[in-house]
Amino acid sequence: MSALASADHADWVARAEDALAAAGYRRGGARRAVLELLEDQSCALTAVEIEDALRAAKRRVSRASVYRVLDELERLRLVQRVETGQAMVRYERVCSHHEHHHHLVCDGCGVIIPFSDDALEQAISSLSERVPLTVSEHEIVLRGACRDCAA
Amino acid sequence: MSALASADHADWVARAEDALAAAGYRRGGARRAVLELLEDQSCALTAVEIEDALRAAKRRVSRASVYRVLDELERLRLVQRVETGQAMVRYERVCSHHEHHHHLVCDGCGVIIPFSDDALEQAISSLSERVPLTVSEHEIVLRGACRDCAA
DNA sequence: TTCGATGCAAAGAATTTGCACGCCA
DNA sequence: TGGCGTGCAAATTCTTTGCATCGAA
Repeated sequence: MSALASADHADWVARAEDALAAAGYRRGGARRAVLELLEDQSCALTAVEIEDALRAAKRRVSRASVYRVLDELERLRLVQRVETGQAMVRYERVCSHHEHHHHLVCDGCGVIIPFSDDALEQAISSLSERVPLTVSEHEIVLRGACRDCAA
Repeated sequence: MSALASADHADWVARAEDALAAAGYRRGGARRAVLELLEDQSCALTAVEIEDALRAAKRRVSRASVYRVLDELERLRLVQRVETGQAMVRYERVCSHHEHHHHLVCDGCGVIIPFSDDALEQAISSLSERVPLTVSEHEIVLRGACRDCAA
């Protein structure tokens, strides 16, 4: 939306393509399409949603390729899985620190809302030092009823 | 382990059977077996692990029944799903407040370690008030390398 | 005796894999 | 030109459902 955000997005795609190249991957239409789609998303999508969005944009990509691309991107830490407790796994690009966020999930309608909270991040960060695990990532999901569903 | 913990467990089974009765369920061998197994667990199990544990204890229960029972218990909020980002969903009994915990997941060997942290719970609780969702539950997963896998 | 509870087997749904062809480097 | 990337379809894996039977109240 803002110039900053756009720069971030461009950085992400550039970073992704660099990482892919460094890992020995060639370019391909399916991967490019998925990258460019994820670039613009503010929150996590399922594989099927990605396939549908690409089809709607006239860039048909087979579902198998969507899964393969997501798997590659996940290994390279360019994309992360989001477990919302719904049937399907969601994926979103890994963003710069100031965009780091977590998710609210409405049990009623299934809508996913991103949020971020510094106090929470600090608690996690301090906790991570005291735990018998070298923590590389964390995921937080709050579930409940969104305003529409609570009404 | 302690008398207190045992009392908690007994409370949980009693509460579960009461809730089941109140919801109009009859008793059945499969459900009883699953309840008694979950009672003793300190952390989350998958459906397959539950089936295997029961078979090992000479209380064979079909996997379909395991899933059905877990589904009933989840609806009654006696059991909760734990999304560890691994292939299968895990389930554990919902425990009294002072036993509330979250999970560490080792990306290397897949081991699940429970933990709890008051500062974290406070951050979550305060955050829950400021969010556009009536929060009913939350789930936190820290991923990384356990001591054995980091070594 | 009446229904819910359960096991078995088949169905479903999401994801992964095998293979042949087309395109990038 | 040699492989990697991709699509298609079959295969896997976890989970759910249909149906007949068993057992609790």
